Amino acid sequence: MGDGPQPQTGQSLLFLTDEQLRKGIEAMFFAYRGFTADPDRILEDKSYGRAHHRAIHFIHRSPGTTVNNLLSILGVTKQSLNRVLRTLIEDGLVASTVGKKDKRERHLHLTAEGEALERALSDAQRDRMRAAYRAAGPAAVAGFRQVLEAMMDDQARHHYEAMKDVTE
Amino acid sequence: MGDGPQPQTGQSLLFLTDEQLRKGIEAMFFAYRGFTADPDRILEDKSYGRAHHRAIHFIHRSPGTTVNNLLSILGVTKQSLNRVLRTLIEDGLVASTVGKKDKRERHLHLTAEGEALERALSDAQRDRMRAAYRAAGPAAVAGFRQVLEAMMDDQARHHYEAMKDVTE
DNA sequence: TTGGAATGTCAACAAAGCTGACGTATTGTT
DNA sequence: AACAATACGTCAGCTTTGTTGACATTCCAA
Repeated sequence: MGDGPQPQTGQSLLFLTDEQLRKGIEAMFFAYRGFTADPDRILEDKSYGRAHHRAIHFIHRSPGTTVNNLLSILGVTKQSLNRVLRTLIEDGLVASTVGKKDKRERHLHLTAEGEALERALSDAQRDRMRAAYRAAGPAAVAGFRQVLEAMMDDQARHHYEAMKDVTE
Repeated sequence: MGDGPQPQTGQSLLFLTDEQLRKGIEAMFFAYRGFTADPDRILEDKSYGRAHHRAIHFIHRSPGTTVNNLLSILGVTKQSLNRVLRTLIEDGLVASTVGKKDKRERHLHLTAEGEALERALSDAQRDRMRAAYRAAGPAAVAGFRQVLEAMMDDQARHHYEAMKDVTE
C-alpha cells in the first residue's frame, strides 16, 4: 500500500473525486451494455433471453448443481427461475435428474444441445472480453478484477470466489 | 506497450486464457448486481425503477438535453422512455420546456425535487464506488476504467467520452 | 409419525423493454 | 406555397423477467 512507484501524485489524490466516481458509474453502465450485447443478439432469434443465458452459464460452470444452489447464485425467486428452467428442459437443453442421496433435489446438467448453445454464447461474450483485455493489458485487467470484486455484495463475492476452480 | 517493468511473466502470458475470461465475465455479472443494489433499494419504496434512475442520472448530467439525445444515450425506444418521462414529469421531478430555437424539441431539467432524488441515488451509488476504489487503489481504478472503455460499443464509447466535462 | 425442507405449480401482477400505427407541431426544402 | 422530414407524444398489444401469495407433493430427519 506504499506510494513508492507512482509518480502520479495528483491522480492518487484525485481518484476519489465525485467526478471520477461519476465516470466510473457511467463506465459500468455503458460497458455492461456492451458486455451483454453479443449474447443478446444470439438469443433473440430463439425465444430465449438473458435469464436463460445466466442459467445455462452457471449450469455449465457447475454441472449437477441443484435448483436451490442456482437460486442463490442468480438471486431470483424460484418461480422466476422455474419458468426459465422449464423451457430449457422442455427444449432438451437442460437435463434434470433426481438426487441419489437426497431425492428431493434436482441435479441440473446441460445436454449436448445445451452445451452447444452455451459455447455459442460464451464464445461471443469471451471474444469481446478478450478484445478488451488485450487492448487494456494485464496490469489493467488485474485492476479491473480488483475493483469489481470490491464492488460486489458479500454474498455475491462468496459465490464468485467459491467458483474458482483447479485451473486457477 | 513494452513489457519492461512487469516481473509477472506467467501472468502476462496467461491473462487471456478462457478461465481468466470466464472469471472476468462472472465478475461483471456479480459486480453489476452490487452496482445497482443500493439505488434499487431507494427506488423500490417509491414507484420507480432502474429506468427512472437512468433518466434522472443523465438529465442531471446534461441539463437541458433533448428527448432525442436522451434516447440515443439510453439506447431504448421513445415509447419506453416516454413512459418513464411522463411519470417523472407528472410527479414534478422533471421539467420539460419547449425549445427556443427549435420549438419541436423539449428540453429536460430536474426540478428541486428531482435533484434531491438524484442526490440520494447517486450518493448511494457513489458510496459503494468510492469504497471499491479505495479498497483497490488508484492503479487498479485506472485499469478498471481502461477495460470497461474497451468493452463498450463504439456508439456507447462515443457517448461516454462526450460526457467528459471541464473538471477533468 | 410428524415437522420441515426442497421442489413444483397456479394465479395475478409490475417493470421495462419491443413493434406498429397514428397525430401534431414545427422546420427545412423544393 | 407545397411538401417532406423531424421531434415528440400516444395508443394498443406483446414479450421477458422479475415479484407475492397460496398450495400440493415428496421425502428426510428428529
